Amino acid sequence: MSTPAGEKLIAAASALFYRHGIRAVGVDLIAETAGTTKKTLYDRFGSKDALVALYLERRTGIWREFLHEHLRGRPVEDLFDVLALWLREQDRGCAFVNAYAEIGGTGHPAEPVIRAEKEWMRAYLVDRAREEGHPESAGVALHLLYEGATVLATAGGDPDAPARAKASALAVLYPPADQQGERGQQHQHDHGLAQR
Amino acid sequence: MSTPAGEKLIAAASALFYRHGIRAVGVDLIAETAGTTKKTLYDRFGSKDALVALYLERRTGIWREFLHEHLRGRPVEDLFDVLALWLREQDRGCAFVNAYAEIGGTGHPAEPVIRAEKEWMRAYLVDRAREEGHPESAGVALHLLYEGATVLATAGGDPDAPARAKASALAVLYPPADQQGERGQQHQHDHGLAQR
DNA sequence: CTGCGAGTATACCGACCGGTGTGGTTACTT
DNA sequence: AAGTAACCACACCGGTCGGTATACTCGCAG
Repeated sequence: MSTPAGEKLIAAASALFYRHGIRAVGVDLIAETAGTTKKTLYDRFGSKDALVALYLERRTGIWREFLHEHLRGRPVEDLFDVLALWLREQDRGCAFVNAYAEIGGTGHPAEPVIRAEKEWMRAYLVDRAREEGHPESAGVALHLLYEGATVLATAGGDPDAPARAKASALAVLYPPADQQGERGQQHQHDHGLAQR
Repeated sequence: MSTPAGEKLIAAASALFYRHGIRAVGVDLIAETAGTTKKTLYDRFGSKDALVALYLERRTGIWREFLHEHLRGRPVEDLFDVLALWLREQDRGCAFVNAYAEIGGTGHPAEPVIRAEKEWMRAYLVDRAREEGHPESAGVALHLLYEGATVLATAGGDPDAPARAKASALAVLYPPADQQGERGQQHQHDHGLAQR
């Protein structure tokens, strides 16, 4: 937690950065939106770049909390239902992908935050998948489908992308054992065919 | 084709937009890099926004040509090898995703170009998959994995993402009947086996 | 010969960029 | 009583933003 004015600045900056992009939002606008002054912004954070890094750090926390809360007690493939729910409000897609589009390869202090978020998500999905008896490759596939669904739902303009991704995920997690659609359905952790 | 000076401007703008982003590149820099003047830029294109749209339109053509050339006569799952090859030079990822991050939701003239590219790719993969005996759902899965691999290879910093995506794609396209060796298994796709 | 399209060079515009400096007002410690 | 952290109001800085204006040269087609 920061000071009250600091928190207002982070909140304003987060909303503006996410909606309009980083370079499109000036520090004057951030300060004005937050109801404070540019001076306070620089006293608290030192630079716009530092504020950008903080914006992304805060956002990882919010997403992880959302994910944990909504995926608790549900099979890992429901990730895509959670994603659809998230994207209903977060209609500008992945803040990290968007930020990388603007600052990638520049040595910006927020770059490691972006990379860490992707790595965390990969590890999380691999773990979750393994807990439910799926091989590591399944977790990796989930991660790829998750990123793909996010991109196609936003830049691609396809709101059904998460649903399509879930269908693909089910095909990977529960391979259709030749005929008998009976086998490939959801829930049930204990899948005998999960080896290694 | 445009006039000579116009082409030089498009070339300069394309390189700069892709590497540094759209908002990060000013028209002065574009004109200077192209060895022409700002006046010529506005005489030819009318606005920076129009130049941005043209940049993306040109890029769709270059990618499709690259894709057709390298995927000709190969199974559709080799898409990911082509992607890996493409990303070796295009290390800033998908220009359309990056552009959408900056201009998405603003009514920018380049927005339909972005959406069209994603739609074209989806249709292309569904068609290619179908030609090789795979269901439509397989083409959709390929599209999702393709986008996911691009994101994870760039923002995620994982250069092996396309290879991982190919492994996932193989699991979708050729459901493991006996399932074995999940790690370093490739090649041998003598896919004479066409299933519904 | 003339008109015109394409191009160059340069100056200019108001607005905004990230960032700093000065000065003053609260409110809580020590 | 003095210090200090937090904050506001406002002015200022050099530089860049997208875009425009003026004036000129060149090659070519009528």
